Amino acid sequence: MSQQHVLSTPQASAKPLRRDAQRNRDAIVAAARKAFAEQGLDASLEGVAREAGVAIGTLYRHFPRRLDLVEELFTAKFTELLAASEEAAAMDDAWEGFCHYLEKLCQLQACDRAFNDLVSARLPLHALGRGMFERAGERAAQLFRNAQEKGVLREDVTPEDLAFVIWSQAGIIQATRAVAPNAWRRHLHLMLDAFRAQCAHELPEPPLTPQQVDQTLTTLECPEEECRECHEEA
Amino acid sequence: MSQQHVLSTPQASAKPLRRDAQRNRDAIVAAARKAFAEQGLDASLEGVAREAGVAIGTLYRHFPRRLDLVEELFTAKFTELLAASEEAAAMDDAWEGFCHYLEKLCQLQACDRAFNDLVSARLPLHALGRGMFERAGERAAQLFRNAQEKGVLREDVTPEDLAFVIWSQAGIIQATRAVAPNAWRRHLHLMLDAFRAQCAHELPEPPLTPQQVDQTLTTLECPEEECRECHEEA
DNA sequence: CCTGAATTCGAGGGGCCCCTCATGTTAGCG
DNA sequence: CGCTAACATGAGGGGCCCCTCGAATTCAGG
Repeated sequence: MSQQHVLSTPQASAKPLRRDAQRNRDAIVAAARKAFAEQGLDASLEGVAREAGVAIGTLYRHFPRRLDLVEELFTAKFTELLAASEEAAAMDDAWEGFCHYLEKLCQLQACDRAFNDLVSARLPLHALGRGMFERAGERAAQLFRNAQEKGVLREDVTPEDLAFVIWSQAGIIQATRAVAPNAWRRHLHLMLDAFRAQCAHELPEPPLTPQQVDQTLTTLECPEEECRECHEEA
Repeated sequence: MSQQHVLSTPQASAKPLRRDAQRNRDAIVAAARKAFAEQGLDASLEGVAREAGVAIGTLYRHFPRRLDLVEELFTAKFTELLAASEEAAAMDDAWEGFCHYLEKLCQLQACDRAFNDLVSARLPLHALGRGMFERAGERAAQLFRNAQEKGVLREDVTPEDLAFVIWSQAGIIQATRAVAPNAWRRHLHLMLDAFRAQCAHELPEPPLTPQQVDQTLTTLECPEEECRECHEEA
C-alpha cells in the first residue's frame, strides 16, 4: 500500500523508455511547461516541438493528443491543490482554512496561464488528474460549510459560488499579469470580504446549481471528448 | 474647423454612398454585429463576409482594418454607457448611482462578447469612440468618490478598483454565458457588498495606480497600434 | 559488430485565416 | 442611353497550425 505508489512519472511505470527517447520526452515536457504557462492551453504544439529541438512527429509519438500532454503537465499542480485542501481542512479556524485554500488555488492560477484556463472551464477536467480537482472541490465545499456553521461565512451563498472566485480571478489574472502580477490577491481579499457574514445584503440571483457548474465546465469546445470513447477497442 | 468634422457615421457625413454600396455595408455591419457578439473580437472577417453574402474584398473596401469595423459597431454601446454614467450622476443616492452604472456596464459586457473583450483590455480603447469609455470612467470615478464621502463605500479602495469589476465580470460572463446567462448579476452584487464600508478588512495589496490600469489596457497584443501612425502621410 | 525494434524525422495534405489586386460589374449623372 | 467613377469579385500568395506516415536513423541486446 506504500510500494505501489501510483506516481504518474511514466518512465518508472510502463516501460523504461530508450535513453534518447527519454531525453526527447523530457525536452518536450520542459518546453511545453514554458509554452503553456505563457500562452495558455492553446499554445502551438509545433512551437513546443521547435523549442524542444525536436521534430513535430516526435512530439506526437510521445503525446498523441494534446490532452495527454496537458495531463502530464498538470497532475502535479492538481496534487498541490489537493494537498492545500487537506492542509486547510486540518486548520483550527474554519475561516482561515477557507482563505488558505483559496489563496493557494488562485496562486496556482496566477502562475500558469494554462492552469488558469484549465480550472476556469476550458477543458474536460474529469479526464484529468483522476478527479483530483473534484476531490479538492469537495474538500473546499466542506470548509465552506464549516465556516458557515461557525457563522463567519454568510448564509446565502453556496459552495457553487466558489466558482465565481475561480472565474473572476481568471479574468483578473489575465488582465493584470503583465503589469501587476499580484493584483489578484487584492481582488481575492475583496471577495473574501464579500463572503463574510457581517455585510450580507440580499442577492438578486439564485446561486448556480451543482449541475450548472458542471455543465459550465464541460459545455466548452472540446472535440476530443467523444474520441476518448471510440479510441481503441476492436 | 467645423466643416471637417470627422464623424464616424459615414453615410451621413462624408459622401452619400452609392445605394448598392450602402446596402452591402449595412449587411456587413449586421453580420459583424452578430458574429462579434457571439465570437468576440477575434471573429473571422471571412466568416462575416460570408454571412453577409458579400465577397471578402468588399468587406475590406468598407473597413480596411478590423478596428474600423469594431469602431463602427461599438461607438453606439459606448454612448449607451456614457449615458448610463450621466443618469447615475443625476441620482440622489450616491450608492444607488454607483450601482446603476456598474449594472449597466456589466449588462453591456454580458450581452456582447466582443464588448466584453473590448472593455477588458483586448484592444487600444483610446482609439475608439473618441475616448467615451474614458469619460464614462471619469464620471464613474466621481460617483465612486461621492459614495466614499457619504461613507457607504469603504475608504481603502480607489476608482482603479473598478477595473476589478470589469475584469472579473469578463471571466464570469465568459464562463457562464451558455449555462446561466444572468449569473453575472449575482457576482456583481457580491462585489458590491465587498465595496461597502461596513465590512472592510485590510487588503494585502495596494490598489493599482492609474498608470497601471492604463498600461493594462494597452499592453495587450495589438499589431495595429503603430500602424495608426505610419498610416498615411507622405 | 550486427541487426531488428524503437525512435526520429520532416515533407505534405488539409484547414482556417488575413489581406491584395487585377478584372469585371453597376449605379446614376448628364 | 451611354459613360465613367465607384464598387464588387474571388482567386491567390502568405501565414500559422494540426496531424499523418513512409523513409531514415539510432539504440541496445546478442
